[in-house]
Amino acid sequence: MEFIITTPSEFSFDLCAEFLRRSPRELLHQWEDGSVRKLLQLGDKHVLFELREAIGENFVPVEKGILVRVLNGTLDKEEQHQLIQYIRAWFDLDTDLKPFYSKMAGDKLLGNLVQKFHGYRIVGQPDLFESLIWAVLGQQINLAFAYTLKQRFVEQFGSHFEFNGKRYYTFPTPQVVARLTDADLLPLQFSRQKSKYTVTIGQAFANQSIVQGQLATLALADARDALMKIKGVGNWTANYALMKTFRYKDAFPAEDVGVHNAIRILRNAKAKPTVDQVRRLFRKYKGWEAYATLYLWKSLP
DNA sequence: CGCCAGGTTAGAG
DNA sequence: CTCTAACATGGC
Repeated sequence: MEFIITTPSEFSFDLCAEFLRRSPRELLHQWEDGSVRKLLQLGDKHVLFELREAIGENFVPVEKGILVRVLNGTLDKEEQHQLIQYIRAWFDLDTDLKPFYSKMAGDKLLGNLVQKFHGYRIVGQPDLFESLIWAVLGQQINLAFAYTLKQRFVEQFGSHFEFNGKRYYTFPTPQVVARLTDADLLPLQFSRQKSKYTVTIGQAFANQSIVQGQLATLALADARDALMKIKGVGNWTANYALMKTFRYKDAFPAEDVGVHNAIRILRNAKAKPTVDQVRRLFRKYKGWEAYATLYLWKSLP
């Protein structure tokens, strides 16, 4: 079965797809000649779907869209609705970027970037648990190595679904992760610190001291404080998750070395700004800190 | 080889 | 409250 999701004019499928392709070690979605594939679990059902840009004859009535194809069977009305909501959330399609773009027009740091990468959106992680674990894996190491760790983690402790001889993975569940030990994770080259944080987060979700649906109703500061009660979740990690999962537009990881380097390079400066300087600079992006962060990341080589 | 990497914590001062 | 060492190893 297939259908089309219409997209705002400030949306670039190519730029978002480029983000999804940035590591060959990613197992949670796959890129195949112009389309992205992903396995989603809707209740007990495995749904394998494929997205591509909707253009040409399959697509007359609207200007832009994403063509969605479900590869393994069909969905009922309710399931289709859930899949649409998932995709809209994944690509942040419900955010109106026009105010952001007019606010950034002429901005010293971001003015050029918002033109160059027009339509680029925060490709999210709708699952808070996955978002937090991924942030922990990325703490204080280079991104390439973080992807290596994630690949091993998902291969070992996630589940997979076979389709036409290929494996499609889902992220490990909190119940599984809560029971892991150093003996499971150190061989994957997790540091003791990452191992401990990972399991602690698994436990927080498994014992329901963190419930995504409850946090979703909170104001940014309250949600951040709740997340930071978990050992291993500092300000950077909490804000990263709030930005990628709940899409607070004013969340931003001020400690992020990528943001610091982007600012340094754009200013042609020798030294990176301090965290305080970044916070001060970001005052003028108030309300759009998450998107300012995204475009700064995008500016990095 | 040396420096840096999408940080966080515990402990010292 | 602020400052710092330790974490640990890949990537370049």
